[in-house]
Amino acid sequence: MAKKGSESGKGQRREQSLSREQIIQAAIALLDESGEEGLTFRALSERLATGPGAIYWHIANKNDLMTAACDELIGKTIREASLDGTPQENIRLLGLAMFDAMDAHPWLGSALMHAPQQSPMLHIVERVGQQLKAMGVPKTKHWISASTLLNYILGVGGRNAANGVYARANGLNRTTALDAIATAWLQLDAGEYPFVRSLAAQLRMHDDRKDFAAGIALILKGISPN
Amino acid sequence: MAKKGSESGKGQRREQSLSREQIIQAAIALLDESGEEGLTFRALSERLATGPGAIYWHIANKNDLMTAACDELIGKTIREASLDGTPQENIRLLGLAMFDAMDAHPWLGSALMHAPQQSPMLHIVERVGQQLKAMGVPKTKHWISASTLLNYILGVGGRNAANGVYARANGLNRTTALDAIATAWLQLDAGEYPFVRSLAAQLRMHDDRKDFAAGIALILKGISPN
DNA sequence: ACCTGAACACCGTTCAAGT
DNA sequence: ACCTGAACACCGTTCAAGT
Repeated sequence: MAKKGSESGKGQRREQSLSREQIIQAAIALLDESGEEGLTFRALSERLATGPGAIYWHIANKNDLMTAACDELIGKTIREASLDGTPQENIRLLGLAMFDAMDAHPWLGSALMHAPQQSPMLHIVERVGQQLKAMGVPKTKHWISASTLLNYILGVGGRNAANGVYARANGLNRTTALDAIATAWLQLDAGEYPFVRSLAAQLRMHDDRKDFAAGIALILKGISPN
Repeated sequence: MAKKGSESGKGQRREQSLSREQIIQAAIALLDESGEEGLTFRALSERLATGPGAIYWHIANKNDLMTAACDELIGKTIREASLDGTPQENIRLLGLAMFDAMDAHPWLGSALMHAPQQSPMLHIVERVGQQLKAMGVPKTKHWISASTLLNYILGVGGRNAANGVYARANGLNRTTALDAIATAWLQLDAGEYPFVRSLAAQLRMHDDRKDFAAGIALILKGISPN
């Protein structure tokens, strides 16, 4: 809520001129605090103690800003992911690292979904692909194996992001949100929705991270030739 | 571009008062023609020869409108999907029906992604789940099997939607868009991106629909116990 | 070279006023 | 009961003008 005085919320280091990196970091912080809708050129420029127009000197547009923010986080995630295990383990760990990043930054899954063929995705494909090769997946199956894994990872990320937005908008924490959904499921017509109703108990107890890992394992099992 | 005269673009049947169903159909038509960004309360009300406020008498807000539009299409897709084959075939056909719906309405994948726990999704889960049961998947694996399939389907839909938005925004058709991406991939550093580069040729030739079906098959293989 | 901030062309949504 | 359309509180982006 700082106006434009001599100090504002965060870094307060404007002894130098604005930099692209500085803007990206502020954008990530803002996204983490207030979600996708919270990132505004006005809010961002206020935090940087400048005007909205200034940002456009360093960043082409909002899309560019989102891609840069994704790139920053995905790059870090991939760089830090371990490569010490078997290819299967490495893929599992890379997936979990992606999951953790999307969990810590709930806007990330949705943003990756909307920035299809851009550099963040290429990093992930490359990493996954090299492990598939090491697994001995034949060349003819590289494409389908990589894209199935990718689409699954992005699907989970996107859905987690949507759930997060929903919970935030309704001021719910995870437990109360899941309770509300489970209750709604149990009120469905028993003849029409037997399967969904039978899942309500699991919904309450499930662990997103474990389920994600189990899904990856299941796909890897489908990929391996035996 | 009709102003507010005695006729406008489409239906021209306003002998009766506005109905919720009418609004939803107009919204779907508008979304099909001009994408997510094309659906505006102003554009929609113009097409319905009324004012933006009128829509709010029948629809709670834009989110409600999007969910209703999804519900309409998903309901139809599921109702029409065949159930004559083996469970595996039925899941494959349901998946393909979903793919075709998301392909014909490129905004659908993205909208489903953003409306997580709402009725359109429940329809899909229920249908998939009943087939999993029929496949003999043990109860303990219902949750993970259903959610893996769901996340994959949504992931593909969301990514196709994003690709469509990208192509539309740049005025590209599918072939030229793929060519541009393949060219970009081939210009990547050979040491850093060997896998992505090796995929460039496949990118040009690939068939989204076949790949989708192959991904479903791969996951089903991972699900089945043997 | 870089920043300022008013201005433009939009949004979704509300609400008094009409019929 | 249902519609009208101006008004409100926002957006992303541009651009003359400043330093």
